Amino acid sequence: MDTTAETQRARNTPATEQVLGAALNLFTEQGYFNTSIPDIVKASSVSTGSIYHYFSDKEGIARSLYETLVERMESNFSEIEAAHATAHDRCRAVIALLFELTEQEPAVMRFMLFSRHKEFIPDQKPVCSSRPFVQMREMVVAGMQSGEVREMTPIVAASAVFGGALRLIQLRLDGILDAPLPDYLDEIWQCAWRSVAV
Amino acid sequence: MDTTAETQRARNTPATEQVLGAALNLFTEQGYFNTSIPDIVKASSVSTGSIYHYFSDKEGIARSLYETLVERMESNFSEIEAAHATAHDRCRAVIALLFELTEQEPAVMRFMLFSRHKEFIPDQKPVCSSRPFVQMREMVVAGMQSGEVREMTPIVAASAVFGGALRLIQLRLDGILDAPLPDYLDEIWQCAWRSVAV
DNA sequence: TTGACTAGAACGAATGTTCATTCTAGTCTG
DNA sequence: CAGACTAGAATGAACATTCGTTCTAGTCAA
Repeated sequence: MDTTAETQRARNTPATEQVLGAALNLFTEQGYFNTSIPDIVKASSVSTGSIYHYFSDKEGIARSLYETLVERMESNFSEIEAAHATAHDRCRAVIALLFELTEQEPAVMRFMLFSRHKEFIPDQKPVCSSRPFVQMREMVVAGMQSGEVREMTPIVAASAVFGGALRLIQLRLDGILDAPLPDYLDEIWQCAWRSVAV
Repeated sequence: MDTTAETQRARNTPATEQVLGAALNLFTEQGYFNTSIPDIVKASSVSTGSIYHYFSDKEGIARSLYETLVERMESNFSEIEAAHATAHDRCRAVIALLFELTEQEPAVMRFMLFSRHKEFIPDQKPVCSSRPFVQMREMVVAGMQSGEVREMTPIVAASAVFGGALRLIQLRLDGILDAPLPDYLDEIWQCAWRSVAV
C-alpha cells in the first residue's frame, strides 16, 4: 500500500518507449552504472527534462524496464501452458522460446537473466524467484505429479531440466557459441529430458 | 609488454590481504559500483593512502581479486584431474567441490560466477572462457573420446553436465534453496550424468 | 651504543570531476 | 489560456584519486 510501486508513471508515449529502448541497450552493453543520464539523453533523443517528467529517477527507468519484461515473459509462458498439455511439451516449448528470444532480442535476455538487479533496484527479489521462473518450476512439478517426471526434489528436477539450456544461453550471449541457439535445441532438449524422465 | 598487467603490485602483505578480503565482501554484498573506497577503508582498516600504495586504482583491487581466485580454482581443478581418471569421476568431483566452496565461501563463488566482470574490469574476457571453465569442458570432451560420454556437440554436453549444478549454486546463493548444496549432490549428479552417459 | 640518514609504508585532508537531479523558461495543443 | 510536455543550463553531493606529510625500521659511521 505504501510501497514505491505506486510512484510508477511511464505511460506508453513514444518518448518513454525511446527512453526504455535506449536504456535497455545501454544497460546491457555497458552496465547500469556505466550508463549516465546524459548517455540516455543522447541515445534516446529525449531531453533530461522529459526523462524526469516520465520517470521518477534513473532507478525508475530500470524498474519500469524490468517489470515490463517480466510481465511479457510471464504471459509468454502462460500461453505455452495453455497451448501444451504435457510437462514434456511445455518445458521444451519454454526452452525453444528462450532460445529464439535470445537470438531475436539478446539485450532483453541479457537484462532479464544476467543482470544483477539487486545492485541497482534495491528492493527487487532475485530473478530466480520472479513469476516466470516459478512457472518453469511448476511445469516440472506438474510433470512429476502426472508421472512423466521421476520423483525427486522439485527444484533439483527443474534445475536439471532448464540448467543446460540456460547455460547455453549465457554462453551464446557471451559470444562463446557461434551458431544460433535453435541449432542446439534438439540436442540439449534430449539431454534435459533424459535427465529427469521416468 | 606495454599491457597494464605489469603494473600489478599487491604482494601478500597483511594490508593487501585485509583490503582484498574487505573488497570481496563488499563487492559481493553491495556490488562493485555501490562500494566506495571509503567503504573499503572502513571495512579493511587500511587507509586510503595505503590502498593506493598497493593497488593502482579501484579497478586494480577487483582485478587482483579476480586473478587470485581464478588461479585458485584452476589449481583446484588440476588437482581433481590428477586425482581422478574418468570423466565421470572428474566431473562429479568438480561439482562436489563447487558445492562445498559455495557453502564455505559464498562470497568467493558469488564473485567468480555471478558478477558482471566486464562492467568493472573492462578488458576482461567473460568467466565462461576463463581457464577453469575450459578445464571443465575438456573433462567432458575427454570422456567423449574415451567412450564414457555419448557423441555430441562438446559444448552442449558440457552444458548438460554442469548446467544443473551451476543453476543450483545460483539458487542457493540467491537464498532460494534452504538446505546446503551437498545435500543435493547425489540427486543432481545422477541427472547430470544420465543426460550424457552413453 | 648512539645518532644521522634513508626508503618504504601509512595517513587522511584537499582536489577536481562526474553525474543524478532540479529549476526556470519556453513551446505546443486542446 | 491552461496544462502537459520539452529543453538544457545550473546545482550540489559523492566519489576516485593525488599529494604533502608523518611514521617505522633498517643501515651504517664513528
